[in-house]
Amino acid sequence: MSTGHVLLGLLSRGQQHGYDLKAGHDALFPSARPMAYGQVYAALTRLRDRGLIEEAAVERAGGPERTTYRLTPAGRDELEVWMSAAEHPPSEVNNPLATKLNVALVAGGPDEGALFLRRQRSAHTARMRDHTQTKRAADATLTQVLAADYALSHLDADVRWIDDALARLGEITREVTP
Amino acid sequence: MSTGHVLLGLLSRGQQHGYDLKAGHDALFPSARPMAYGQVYAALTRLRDRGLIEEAAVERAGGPERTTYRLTPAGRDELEVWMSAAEHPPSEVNNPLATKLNVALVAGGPDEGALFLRRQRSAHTARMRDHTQTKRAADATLTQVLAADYALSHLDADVRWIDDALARLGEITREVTP
DNA sequence: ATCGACTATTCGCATAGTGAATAGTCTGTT
DNA sequence: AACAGACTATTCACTATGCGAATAGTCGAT
Repeated sequence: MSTGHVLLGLLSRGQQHGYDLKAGHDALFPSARPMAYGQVYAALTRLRDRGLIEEAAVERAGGPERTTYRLTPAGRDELEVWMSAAEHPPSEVNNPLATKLNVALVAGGPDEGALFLRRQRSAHTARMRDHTQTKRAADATLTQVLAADYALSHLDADVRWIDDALARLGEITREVTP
Repeated sequence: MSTGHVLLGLLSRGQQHGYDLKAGHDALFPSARPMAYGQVYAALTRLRDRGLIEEAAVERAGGPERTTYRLTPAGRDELEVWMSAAEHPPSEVNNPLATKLNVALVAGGPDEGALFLRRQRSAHTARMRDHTQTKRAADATLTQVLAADYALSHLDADVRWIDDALARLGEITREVTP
Protein backbone atom coordinates (compact mmCIF):
# COMPACT_ATOMS: atom_id res chain seq x y z
CA MET A 1 0.00 0.00 0.00
CA SER A 2 2.34 2.66 -1.26
CA THR A 3 -0.34 5.34 -1.25
CA GLY A 4 -0.92 4.73 2.41
CA HIS A 5 2.75 4.91 3.25
CA VAL A 6 3.19 8.16 1.39
CA LEU A 7 0.30 9.57 3.43
CA LEU A 8 1.93 8.32 6.63
CA GLY A 9 5.12 10.05 5.57
CA LEU A 10 3.32 13.31 4.92
CA LEU A 11 1.52 13.04 8.25
CA SER A 12 4.84 12.62 10.04
CA ARG A 13 5.37 16.34 9.46
CA GLY A 14 2.36 17.03 11.68
CA GLN A 15 -1.39 16.55 11.66
CA GLN A 16 -3.20 17.36 8.47
CA HIS A 17 -6.54 16.70 6.80
CA GLY A 18 -7.30 14.99 3.51
CA TYR A 19 -7.41 18.03 1.30
CA ASP A 20 -3.97 19.19 2.42
CA LEU A 21 -2.54 15.71 2.09
CA LYS A 22 -3.67 15.50 -1.52
CA ALA A 23 -2.04 18.87 -2.21
CA GLY A 24 1.07 17.80 -0.29
CA HIS A 25 1.37 14.63 -2.33
CA ASP A 26 0.91 16.42 -5.65
CA ALA A 27 3.56 18.97 -4.66
CA LEU A 28 6.01 16.30 -3.54
CA PHE A 29 5.51 14.19 -6.67
CA PRO A 30 4.88 16.68 -9.47
CA SER A 31 5.49 14.17 -12.25
CA ALA A 32 3.30 11.50 -10.72
CA ARG A 33 -0.39 11.28 -11.43
CA PRO A 34 -2.23 13.57 -8.99
CA MET A 35 -4.02 11.68 -6.24
CA ALA A 36 -7.78 11.58 -6.66
CA TYR A 37 -9.69 12.80 -3.60
CA GLY A 38 -11.60 9.56 -3.40
CA GLN A 39 -8.30 7.75 -3.18
CA VAL A 40 -7.00 9.97 -0.38
CA TYR A 41 -10.05 9.66 1.83
CA ALA A 42 -10.43 5.95 1.20
CA ALA A 43 -6.78 5.44 2.14
CA LEU A 44 -7.20 7.55 5.27
CA THR A 45 -10.19 5.46 6.33
CA ARG A 46 -8.20 2.28 5.88
CA LEU A 47 -5.25 3.69 7.81
CA ARG A 48 -7.58 4.70 10.63
CA ASP A 49 -9.23 1.28 10.64
CA ARG A 50 -5.80 -0.28 10.98
CA GLY A 51 -4.99 2.04 13.87
CA LEU A 52 -2.10 3.75 12.10
CA ILE A 53 -3.64 7.19 12.26
CA GLU A 54 -6.33 8.75 14.43
CA GLU A 55 -8.62 11.75 14.31
CA ALA A 56 -6.89 14.70 15.91
CA ALA A 57 -9.78 17.12 15.57
CA VAL A 58 -13.01 17.78 13.71
CA GLU A 59 -13.49 21.48 13.30
CA ARG A 60 -15.17 24.02 11.14
CA ALA A 61 -13.02 27.08 10.58
CA GLY A 62 -14.25 29.28 7.81
CA GLY A 63 -15.34 26.57 5.45
CA PRO A 64 -16.70 23.05 5.52
CA GLU A 65 -16.04 20.68 8.34
CA ARG A 66 -12.58 19.23 8.28
CA THR A 67 -11.18 16.16 9.95
CA THR A 68 -7.55 16.37 10.93
CA TYR A 69 -5.56 13.18 11.34
CA ARG A 70 -2.32 12.44 13.14
CA LEU A 71 -0.02 9.43 13.32
CA THR A 72 -0.47 6.98 16.16
CA PRO A 73 2.56 5.24 17.66
CA ALA A 74 1.63 2.20 15.55
CA GLY A 75 1.61 4.40 12.48
CA ARG A 76 5.05 5.75 13.33
CA ASP A 77 6.30 2.18 13.67
CA GLU A 78 4.74 1.16 10.38
CA LEU A 79 6.38 4.10 8.63
CA GLU A 80 9.73 3.23 10.11
CA VAL A 81 9.41 -0.41 9.10
CA TRP A 82 8.48 0.59 5.58
CA MET A 83 11.43 2.95 5.33
CA SER A 84 13.91 0.39 6.63
CA ALA A 85 12.64 -2.36 4.35
CA ALA A 86 14.26 -2.47 0.94
CA GLU A 87 11.98 -2.18 -2.05
CA HIS A 88 11.69 -5.32 -4.09
CA PRO A 89 12.18 -4.28 -7.68
CA PRO A 90 10.30 -5.92 -10.54
CA SER A 91 11.21 -9.60 -10.50
CA GLU A 92 10.55 -12.19 -13.16
CA VAL A 93 6.97 -12.36 -11.95
CA ASN A 94 6.16 -9.03 -13.47
CA ASN A 95 8.39 -8.96 -16.48
CA PRO A 96 5.91 -7.64 -19.01
CA LEU A 97 8.29 -8.29 -21.89
CA ALA A 98 8.65 -11.98 -21.11
CA THR A 99 4.91 -12.30 -20.49
CA LYS A 100 4.04 -10.84 -23.83
CA LEU A 101 6.80 -12.70 -25.63
CA ASN A 102 5.55 -16.00 -24.26
CA VAL A 103 1.97 -15.21 -25.20
CA ALA A 104 3.11 -14.20 -28.69
CA LEU A 105 5.02 -17.46 -29.01
CA VAL A 106 2.16 -19.72 -27.97
CA ALA A 107 -0.43 -17.71 -29.90
CA GLY A 108 1.52 -17.00 -33.07
CA GLY A 109 4.84 -18.79 -33.06
CA PRO A 110 8.41 -17.53 -33.47
CA ASP A 111 7.60 -14.98 -36.18
CA GLU A 112 4.99 -13.32 -34.02
CA GLY A 113 7.47 -13.30 -31.14
CA ALA A 114 10.18 -11.70 -33.24
CA LEU A 115 7.73 -9.11 -34.52
CA PHE A 116 6.79 -8.16 -31.00
CA LEU A 117 10.39 -7.91 -29.86
CA ARG A 118 11.39 -5.70 -32.77
CA ARG A 119 8.37 -3.43 -32.36
CA GLN A 120 9.00 -3.15 -28.66
CA ARG A 121 12.62 -2.34 -29.28
CA SER A 122 11.86 0.57 -31.57
CA ALA A 123 9.18 1.89 -29.19
CA HIS A 124 11.74 1.82 -26.40
CA THR A 125 14.43 3.61 -28.36
CA ALA A 126 11.89 6.29 -29.32
CA ARG A 127 11.01 6.81 -25.67
CA MET A 128 14.69 6.99 -24.81
CA ARG A 129 15.10 9.85 -27.25
CA ASP A 130 12.19 11.67 -25.57
CA HIS A 131 13.69 11.25 -22.12
CA THR A 132 17.07 12.44 -23.32
CA GLN A 133 15.46 15.59 -24.66
CA THR A 134 13.62 16.13 -21.36
CA LYS A 135 16.90 15.91 -19.49
CA ARG A 136 18.59 18.41 -21.76
CA ALA A 137 15.82 21.00 -21.52
CA ALA A 138 17.19 24.18 -19.99
CA ASP A 139 14.43 24.40 -17.35
CA ALA A 140 14.59 20.79 -16.20
CA THR A 141 14.49 20.43 -12.41
CA LEU A 142 16.75 17.97 -10.64
CA THR A 143 13.74 15.78 -9.89
CA GLN A 144 12.90 15.67 -13.57
CA VAL A 145 16.47 14.84 -14.52
CA LEU A 146 16.59 12.02 -11.99
CA ALA A 147 13.26 10.70 -13.22
CA ALA A 148 14.53 10.74 -16.80
CA ASP A 149 17.75 9.00 -15.78
CA TYR A 150 15.78 6.32 -14.02
CA ALA A 151 13.56 5.73 -17.03
CA LEU A 152 16.52 5.79 -19.43
CA SER A 153 18.55 3.22 -17.59
CA HIS A 154 15.59 0.87 -17.24
CA LEU A 155 14.67 1.26 -20.89
CA ASP A 156 18.26 0.48 -21.75
CA ALA A 157 18.11 -2.63 -19.58
CA ASP A 158 14.96 -3.70 -21.44
CA VAL A 159 16.58 -3.15 -24.82
CA ARG A 160 19.53 -5.29 -23.89
CA TRP A 161 17.15 -8.03 -22.75
CA ILE A 162 15.25 -7.75 -26.04
CA ASP A 163 18.42 -8.13 -28.06
CA ASP A 164 19.37 -11.16 -26.05
CA ALA A 165 15.92 -12.70 -26.51
CA LEU A 166 16.04 -12.03 -30.25
CA ALA A 167 19.39 -13.76 -30.50
CA ARG A 168 18.07 -16.83 -28.70
CA LEU A 169 14.55 -16.84 -30.05
CA GLY A 170 14.82 -20.32 -31.53
CA GLU A 171 15.89 -21.84 -28.24
CA ILE A 172 13.22 -19.94 -26.33
CA THR A 173 10.50 -21.08 -28.70
CA ARG A 174 11.53 -24.69 -28.26
CA GLU A 175 11.46 -24.35 -24.49
CA VAL A 176 8.13 -22.53 -24.29
CA THR A 177 6.09 -24.41 -26.89
CA PRO A 178 6.74 -28.10 -26.35
CA MET B 1 -5.79 -6.42 -17.77
CA SER B 2 -2.73 -8.56 -18.28
CA THR B 3 -4.35 -11.65 -16.77
CA GLY B 4 -7.13 -11.41 -19.29
CA HIS B 5 -4.73 -11.06 -22.19
CA VAL B 6 -2.73 -14.06 -21.11
CA LEU B 7 -5.96 -16.08 -21.02
CA LEU B 8 -6.85 -14.83 -24.50
CA GLY B 9 -3.42 -15.93 -25.66
CA LEU B 10 -3.87 -19.38 -24.17
CA LEU B 11 -7.34 -19.67 -25.72
CA SER B 12 -5.92 -18.86 -29.13
CA ARG B 13 -4.49 -22.38 -29.13
CA GLY B 14 -8.05 -23.71 -29.07
CA GLN B 15 -11.04 -23.86 -26.77
CA GLN B 16 -10.38 -24.67 -23.16
CA HIS B 17 -12.08 -24.43 -19.79
CA GLY B 18 -10.98 -22.59 -16.67
CA TYR B 19 -9.22 -25.42 -14.93
CA ASP B 20 -7.02 -26.14 -17.94
CA LEU B 21 -6.31 -22.46 -18.44
CA LYS B 22 -5.04 -22.15 -14.90
CA ALA B 23 -2.78 -25.14 -15.45
CA GLY B 24 -1.70 -23.74 -18.82
CA HIS B 25 -0.77 -20.42 -17.27
CA ASP B 26 1.18 -22.01 -14.45
CA ALA B 27 3.07 -24.18 -16.93
CA LEU B 28 3.84 -21.25 -19.23
CA PHE B 29 4.99 -19.02 -16.37
CA PRO B 30 6.60 -21.36 -13.88
CA SER B 31 8.34 -18.60 -11.93
CA ALA B 32 5.25 -16.41 -11.71
CA ARG B 33 2.79 -16.74 -8.89
CA PRO B 34 0.26 -19.44 -9.78
CA MET B 35 -3.12 -18.07 -10.79
CA ALA B 36 -5.80 -18.53 -8.16
CA TYR B 37 -8.92 -20.26 -9.44
CA GLY B 38 -11.09 -17.40 -8.33
CA GLN B 39 -8.97 -15.12 -10.45
CA VAL B 40 -9.25 -17.30 -13.55
CA TYR B 41 -13.02 -17.68 -13.46
CA ALA B 42 -13.58 -14.02 -12.61
CA ALA B 43 -11.41 -13.03 -15.56
CA LEU B 44 -13.25 -15.42 -17.86
CA THR B 45 -16.58 -13.93 -16.81
CA ARG B 46 -15.30 -10.43 -17.55
CA LEU B 47 -13.95 -11.50 -20.93
CA ARG B 48 -17.28 -13.08 -21.78
CA ASP B 49 -19.16 -9.96 -20.68
CA ARG B 50 -16.97 -7.92 -22.97
CA GLY B 51 -17.69 -10.31 -25.82
CA LEU B 52 -14.06 -11.39 -26.25
CA ILE B 53 -14.77 -15.05 -25.54
CA GLU B 54 -17.90 -17.19 -25.70
CA GLU B 55 -19.07 -20.49 -24.32
CA ALA B 56 -18.20 -23.25 -26.72
CA ALA B 57 -19.81 -26.05 -24.78
CA VAL B 58 -21.09 -27.08 -21.38
CA GLU B 59 -20.59 -30.77 -20.86
CA ARG B 60 -20.14 -33.35 -18.21
CA ALA B 61 -17.63 -35.99 -19.14
CA GLY B 62 -16.56 -38.17 -16.26
CA GLY B 63 -16.44 -35.47 -13.64
CA PRO B 64 -18.13 -32.21 -12.78
CA GLU B 65 -19.72 -29.98 -15.35
CA ARG B 66 -17.24 -28.01 -17.37
CA THR B 67 -17.69 -24.87 -19.45
CA THR B 68 -15.41 -24.59 -22.43
CA TYR B 69 -14.66 -21.17 -23.87
CA ARG B 70 -13.35 -20.07 -27.23
CA LEU B 71 -12.20 -16.75 -28.66
CA THR B 72 -14.68 -14.62 -30.55
CA PRO B 73 -13.52 -12.54 -33.52
CA ALA B 74 -13.52 -9.53 -31.18
CA GLY B 75 -11.29 -11.47 -28.81
CA ARG B 76 -8.90 -12.31 -31.62
CA ASP B 77 -8.77 -8.60 -32.52
CA GLU B 78 -8.17 -7.61 -28.91
CA LEU B 79 -5.32 -10.10 -28.64
CA GLU B 80 -3.76 -8.81 -31.82
CA VAL B 81 -4.04 -5.20 -30.67
CA TRP B 82 -2.47 -6.07 -27.34
CA MET B 83 0.38 -7.91 -29.02
CA SER B 84 1.08 -5.06 -31.45
CA ALA B 85 1.01 -2.39 -28.76
CA ALA B 86 4.32 -1.74 -27.05
CA GLU B 87 4.44 -2.20 -23.30
CA HIS B 88 4.94 1.01 -21.37
CA PRO B 89 7.76 0.37 -18.97
CA PRO B 90 7.86 1.85 -15.49
CA SER B 91 7.94 5.61 -15.82
CA GLU B 92 8.69 8.16 -13.13
CA VAL B 93 5.19 7.64 -11.83
CA ASN B 94 6.08 4.31 -10.37
CA ASN B 95 9.66 4.78 -9.39
CA PRO B 96 9.54 3.20 -5.97
CA LEU B 97 13.05 4.35 -5.13
CA ALA B 98 12.26 8.02 -5.71
CA THR B 99 8.95 7.68 -3.87
CA LYS B 100 10.59 6.23 -0.82
CA LEU B 101 13.52 8.61 -0.97
CA ASN B 102 11.18 11.60 -1.05
CA VAL B 103 9.14 10.25 1.84
CA ALA B 104 12.34 9.62 3.81
CA LEU B 105 13.49 13.16 3.10
CA VAL B 106 10.27 14.85 4.21
CA ALA B 107 9.78 12.52 7.17
CA GLY B 108 13.34 12.33 8.42
CA GLY B 109 15.61 14.64 6.48
CA PRO B 110 18.81 14.01 4.50
CA ASP B 111 20.27 11.52 6.97
CA GLU B 112 17.18 9.34 6.76
CA GLY B 113 17.34 9.60 2.98
CA ALA B 114 20.98 8.57 2.84
CA LEU B 115 20.27 5.69 5.20
CA PHE B 116 17.52 4.41 2.94
CA LEU B 117 19.66 4.71 -0.19
CA ARG B 118 22.55 2.85 1.34
CA ARG B 119 20.35 0.09 2.74
CA GLN B 120 18.60 -0.25 -0.58
CA ARG B 121 21.92 -0.40 -2.38
CA SER B 122 23.19 -3.27 -0.31
CA ALA B 123 19.89 -5.14 -0.58
CA HIS B 124 20.12 -4.80 -4.35
CA THR B 125 23.69 -6.02 -4.59
CA ALA B 126 22.76 -9.01 -2.42
CA ARG B 127 19.91 -9.88 -4.76
CA MET B 128 22.23 -9.48 -7.71
CA ARG B 129 24.53 -12.09 -6.23
CA ASP B 130 21.55 -14.45 -5.84
CA HIS B 131 20.48 -13.98 -9.44
CA THR B 132 24.02 -14.54 -10.67
CA GLN B 133 24.12 -17.82 -8.80
CA THR B 134 20.76 -18.86 -10.24
CA LYS B 135 22.09 -18.21 -13.71
CA ARG B 136 25.19 -20.25 -13.14
CA ALA B 137 23.35 -23.25 -11.72
CA ALA B 138 23.94 -26.27 -13.93
CA ASP B 139 20.24 -27.07 -14.26
CA ALA B 140 19.04 -23.57 -15.06
CA THR B 141 16.55 -23.45 -17.91
CA LEU B 142 16.78 -20.77 -20.56
CA THR B 143 13.64 -19.15 -19.18
CA GLN B 144 15.27 -18.94 -15.78
CA VAL B 145 18.46 -17.50 -17.23
CA LEU B 146 16.52 -14.85 -19.14
CA ALA B 147 14.54 -14.01 -16.02
CA ALA B 148 17.72 -13.64 -14.03
CA ASP B 149 19.29 -11.48 -16.74
CA TYR B 150 16.24 -9.26 -16.75
CA ALA B 151 16.33 -8.85 -13.00
CA LEU B 152 20.09 -8.29 -12.97
CA SER B 153 20.09 -5.53 -15.54
CA HIS B 154 17.22 -3.72 -13.82
CA LEU B 155 18.85 -4.05 -10.42
CA ASP B 156 22.01 -2.67 -11.94
CA ALA B 157 20.04 0.26 -13.36
CA ASP B 158 18.62 0.90 -9.89
CA VAL B 159 22.06 0.80 -8.28
CA ARG B 160 23.41 3.34 -10.71
CA TRP B 161 20.42 5.59 -9.95
CA ILE B 162 21.03 5.16 -6.22
CA ASP B 163 24.68 6.17 -6.59
CA ASP B 164 23.65 9.22 -8.55
CA ALA B 165 21.06 10.17 -5.95
CA LEU B 166 23.58 9.72 -3.12
CA ALA B 167 26.03 11.99 -4.89
CA ARG B 168 23.44 14.70 -5.30
CA LEU B 169 21.56 14.19 -2.05
CA GLY B 170 22.12 17.74 -0.85
CA GLU B 171 20.66 19.26 -3.98
CA ILE B 172 17.72 16.84 -3.94
CA THR B 173 16.94 17.64 -0.32
CA ARG B 174 16.89 21.35 -1.08
CA GLU B 175 14.55 20.82 -4.00
CA VAL B 176 12.16 18.45 -2.19
CA THR B 177 11.92 20.09 1.24
CA PRO B 178 11.49 23.81 0.64
C1' DA C 1 -18.04 -48.84 1.81
C1' DT C 2 -15.50 -45.33 2.25
C1' DC C 3 -11.47 -42.35 2.32
C1' DG C 4 -8.72 -39.47 -0.15
C1' DA C 5 -7.21 -37.42 -4.45
C1' DC C 6 -8.45 -35.15 -8.49
C1' DT C 7 -11.44 -32.22 -11.55
C1' DA C 8 -14.06 -28.00 -11.95
C1' DT C 9 -16.44 -24.07 -10.48
C1' DT C 10 -18.53 -20.62 -7.33
C1' DC C 11 -18.76 -17.39 -3.42
C1' DG C 12 -17.80 -13.75 -0.39
C1' DC C 13 -14.64 -10.60 0.97
C1' DA C 14 -10.89 -7.14 0.66
C1' DT C 15 -8.15 -3.76 -1.70
C1' DA C 16 -7.49 0.08 -4.79
C1' DG C 17 -8.72 3.58 -7.76
C1' DT C 18 -11.93 6.98 -10.60
C1' DG C 19 -15.10 10.72 -11.55
C1' DA C 20 -18.88 13.08 -10.20
C1' DA C 21 -21.73 14.98 -6.65
C1' DT C 22 -22.44 17.60 -2.50
C1' DA C 23 -22.07 21.46 0.43
C1' DG C 24 -20.37 25.35 2.74
C1' DT C 25 -17.80 29.88 2.49
C1' DC C 26 -15.43 33.71 0.59
C1' DT C 27 -14.44 37.34 -2.95
C1' DG C 28 -15.27 40.39 -6.53
C1' DT C 29 -18.59 42.47 -9.62
C1' DT C 30 -22.54 44.94 -11.01
C1' DA D 1 -27.21 43.93 -1.78
C1' DA D 2 -27.26 40.04 -4.64
C1' DC D 3 -25.13 36.72 -6.93
C1' DA D 4 -21.67 34.27 -9.92
C1' DG D 5 -17.75 31.81 -9.55
C1' DA D 6 -13.78 30.06 -7.14
C1' DC D 7 -12.05 27.62 -3.35
C1' DT D 8 -12.14 24.27 0.60
C1' DA D 9 -13.37 19.66 2.11
C1' DT D 10 -15.57 15.40 1.95
C1' DT D 11 -18.56 11.61 0.33
C1' DC D 12 -20.63 8.42 -2.93
C1' DA D 13 -21.37 5.01 -6.37
C1' DC D 14 -18.99 2.31 -9.39
C1' DT D 15 -15.30 -0.55 -11.59
C1' DA D 16 -11.40 -3.63 -11.61
C1' DT D 17 -8.71 -7.09 -9.63
C1' DG D 18 -7.32 -10.63 -6.64
C1' DC D 19 -7.41 -14.22 -2.83
C1' DG D 20 -8.86 -18.18 0.03
C1' DA D 21 -12.23 -21.14 1.27
C1' DA D 22 -16.27 -23.74 0.15
C1' DT D 23 -18.81 -26.79 -2.81
C1' DA D 24 -19.63 -30.81 -5.50
C1' DG D 25 -19.03 -34.63 -8.37
C1' DT D 26 -16.12 -38.82 -9.82
C1' DC D 27 -12.58 -42.26 -9.61
C1' DG D 28 -9.31 -45.49 -7.66
C1' DA D 29 -7.33 -47.83 -3.79
C1' DT D 30 -7.80 -49.97 0.73
